[in-house]
Amino acid sequence: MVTKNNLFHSLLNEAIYHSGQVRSFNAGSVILNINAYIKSIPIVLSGSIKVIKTDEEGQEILLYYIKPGESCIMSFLAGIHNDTSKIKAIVEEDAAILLIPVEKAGAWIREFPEWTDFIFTLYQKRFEELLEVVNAVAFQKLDSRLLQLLHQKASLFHTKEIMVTHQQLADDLGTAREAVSRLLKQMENDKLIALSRNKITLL
Amino acid sequence: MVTKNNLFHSLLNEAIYHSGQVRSFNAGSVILNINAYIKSIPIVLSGSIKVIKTDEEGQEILLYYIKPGESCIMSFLAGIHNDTSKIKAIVEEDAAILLIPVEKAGAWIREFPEWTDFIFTLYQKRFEELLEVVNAVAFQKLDSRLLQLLHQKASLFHTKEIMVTHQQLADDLGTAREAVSRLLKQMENDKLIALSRNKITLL
DNA sequence: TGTCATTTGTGACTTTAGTCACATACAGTG
DNA sequence: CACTGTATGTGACTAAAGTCACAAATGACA
Repeated sequence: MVTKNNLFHSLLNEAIYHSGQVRSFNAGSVILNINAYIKSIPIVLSGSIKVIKTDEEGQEILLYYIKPGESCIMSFLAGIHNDTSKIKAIVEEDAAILLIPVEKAGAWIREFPEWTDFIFTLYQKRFEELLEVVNAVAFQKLDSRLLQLLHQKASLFHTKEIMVTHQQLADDLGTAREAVSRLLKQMENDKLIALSRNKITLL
Repeated sequence: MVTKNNLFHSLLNEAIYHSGQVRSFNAGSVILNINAYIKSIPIVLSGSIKVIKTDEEGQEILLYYIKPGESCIMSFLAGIHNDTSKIKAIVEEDAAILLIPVEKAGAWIREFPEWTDFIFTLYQKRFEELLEVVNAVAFQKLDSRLLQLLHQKASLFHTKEIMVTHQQLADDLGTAREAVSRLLKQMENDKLIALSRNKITLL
């Protein structure tokens, strides 16, 4: 497991030990909301966080997951520029999160190359994930997006039995529940999945 | 105008002066292609570059423009990680571009806080622009996306007379030319624009 | 001025997904 | 077991946009 003490090496870990604070959050907790000012950068130790973009009408779409050992890059960016968040972050699985004050996160850039590399690597990953979302929404049909989402959730939860409702899937995809239900039924007929209440099993 | 010598202050400018190289590119030149390895980071001095995402079937969609004084953050990220580009960058208006070797761009992070800030600020901007693209593609209808694109181009070129074909607009939006033509006709009827061959005028 | 490549206009049709309105099924609780 | 809230299934319809197949207009230039 990722802990506060084995994320990085020596001096940086020392710094984190002195400045960071670990907190627990239950599934469903909103870690970061649209337009919120950011005072600390979260690093996920266990559990997972989902990051979504919401529009004015409350429509939402899943952007990516933050997994153990990763941070929320949007917090970092907006944080060091004293700006507001453009996204919303919700705990998906109960999570332990290491909170680091923004000032420290900014200062460490100059002190610890390892920290800088951590930030940049994460940046690149998020950037590529966002590009994937653009690609999916712009060019892929709902059925393949849905199947991909199911595989993503299966991999995140390390199980083929995904506990989720059609409505939740529809929300993640930014579409209508009926469309999801119909496609799932189709996928069941095609022997790709098995359906039951609150649960979808990948075959 | 932005030049090689007034982008940053003192020492950093000195460094850029010694390491950077200015080159000219004509409109249409491909600066960066999908899967290309990256050896230098471009900073636009004049003109503009458009960054697009293309999928396997050659479908493409406009992500954002790089304007004078800005750089291509994807190059930077992929560059310092010795990775390949996931996007394509094409010169939109004839451009003068300052090329900086990747190693330098990486090293300066430790030497010049101003450089680091430049990179992070740019990152944040691109991230937010990408979020806007996701939002537009996921939730907005083609007519408003088209109108927004026209305004974006008008502002970029500093003119209300946009020299562009319907096909080019369709490509930027990742959609079909016929759809664009029909919507433009509608917008002309609504007195929002005036149409002529290769040219659209905002009213 | 006539020719020709390119651009634009348009009808007809299909596909995909969003909307509305219910019916039905399920699981947990009293 | 009956009740009840939630989840799922489904038909019918609408809307948006993609596709196909041409027609018409435009402007460059021979």
